[in-house]
Amino acid sequence: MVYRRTHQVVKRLAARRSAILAAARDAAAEGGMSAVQIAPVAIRANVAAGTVYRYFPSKADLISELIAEVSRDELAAIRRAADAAPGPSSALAAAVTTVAVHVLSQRKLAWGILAEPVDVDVSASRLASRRDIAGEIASRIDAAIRAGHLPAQDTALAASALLGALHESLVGPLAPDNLDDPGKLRDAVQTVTLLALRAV
Amino acid sequence: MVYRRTHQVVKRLAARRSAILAAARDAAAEGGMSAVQIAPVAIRANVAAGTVYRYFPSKADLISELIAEVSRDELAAIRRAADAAPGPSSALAAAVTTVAVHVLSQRKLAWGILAEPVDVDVSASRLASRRDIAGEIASRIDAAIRAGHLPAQDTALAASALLGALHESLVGPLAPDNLDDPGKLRDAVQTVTLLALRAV
DNA sequence: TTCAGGCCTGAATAGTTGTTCAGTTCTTGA
DNA sequence: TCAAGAACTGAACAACTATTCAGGCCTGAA
Repeated sequence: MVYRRTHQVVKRLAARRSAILAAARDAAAEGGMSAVQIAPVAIRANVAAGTVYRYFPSKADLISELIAEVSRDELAAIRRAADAAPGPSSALAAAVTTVAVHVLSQRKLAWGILAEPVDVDVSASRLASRRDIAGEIASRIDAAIRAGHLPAQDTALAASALLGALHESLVGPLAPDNLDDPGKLRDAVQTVTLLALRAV
Repeated sequence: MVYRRTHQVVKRLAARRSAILAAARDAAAEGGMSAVQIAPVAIRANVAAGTVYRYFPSKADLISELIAEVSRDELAAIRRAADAAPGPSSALAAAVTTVAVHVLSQRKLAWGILAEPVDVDVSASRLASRRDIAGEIASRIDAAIRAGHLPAQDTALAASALLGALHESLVGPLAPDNLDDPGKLRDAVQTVTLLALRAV
């Protein structure tokens, strides 16, 4: 045995893997999912196209991991915001606001993660992403119900409806296009949040 | 001039065009948008692949027209239901219920029309479809507001949020999968309709 | 019946990208 | 410094389908 993975190499490999994922994320944030193609991503990450396949078995795996990563970040942000709120109702409000602000601040990425057509099958990871985030919202709704602040209802259905409303109105094709103005943006977030909370 | 389109020929051409569109619609209803491929659609319509191009300049045009057609039907159904209602509030409720029932009864088609990834660009016709239907809902919301049954609000935003909620919760990837049972289906429609109406 | 001209056919073409792999470069331990 | 083996390269490959078009078929007017 004349070659062994030394600590330094392990670190370099991990760094390269992260670089590829980051390149994919940048590409998605810039040009949507359609911009996440192996060759351009490889260039962004300073590797050859073939190298991508030493880290991800296929493009579907790369994108799936991208979706999972973004989803994890999102979930963590939601939890952080909700946990910092003083009670169940404001926790739900904070969670909803967080989602709204996040999707608005990275509209192309959000659209890519959520719904943009991709030429490979990533439905499983999209499903997982939605399930995680909807689950978190559902449990916040549930907490508010238990605290007597909301009427009893089908929390799972309510959570997915709520997310659908946020996504469609903020990053869907009908979303107002003047949301670059911070004032309008704040208004939109507030309006949609209120709408969502009234629904439950 | 020894050849002129006779009435009979014009009718045959129109029938063939309809047959191709119908074949595309059937394919979409059965296997989603991914099943709408030129060769299979041509077979369904009993024509050769090349013939499709005598009626539609490209696959994008075919699918765009399919979306427009389904959208027209949907819009007509919504108007019919809403106009038959006794007042603005129940008209809005009828409109929302109609959307819910329709998307549930043709889930694959609805998903295809609304959001399923397609390999050609159909964003323009999807946008138009959404704009039409959201516009109709928005005007119904507006009528209810003018009648004093709802608080003043951004009706366009509310309408798109409302449709997003319906779509995501009923045909989105998180939609309950046991909606084949008519009882459950009725429950889901009612729950989501209520949720939507509370939001506005 | 004839034939000019549009209509239809379907095999061949073409463009797009994900994926592979033989050859090259780099890393490790002796 | 060297051999062994891993990692990397990037051009070639492969697969999938939309699209084309040369040739055959059908329709309509004379």
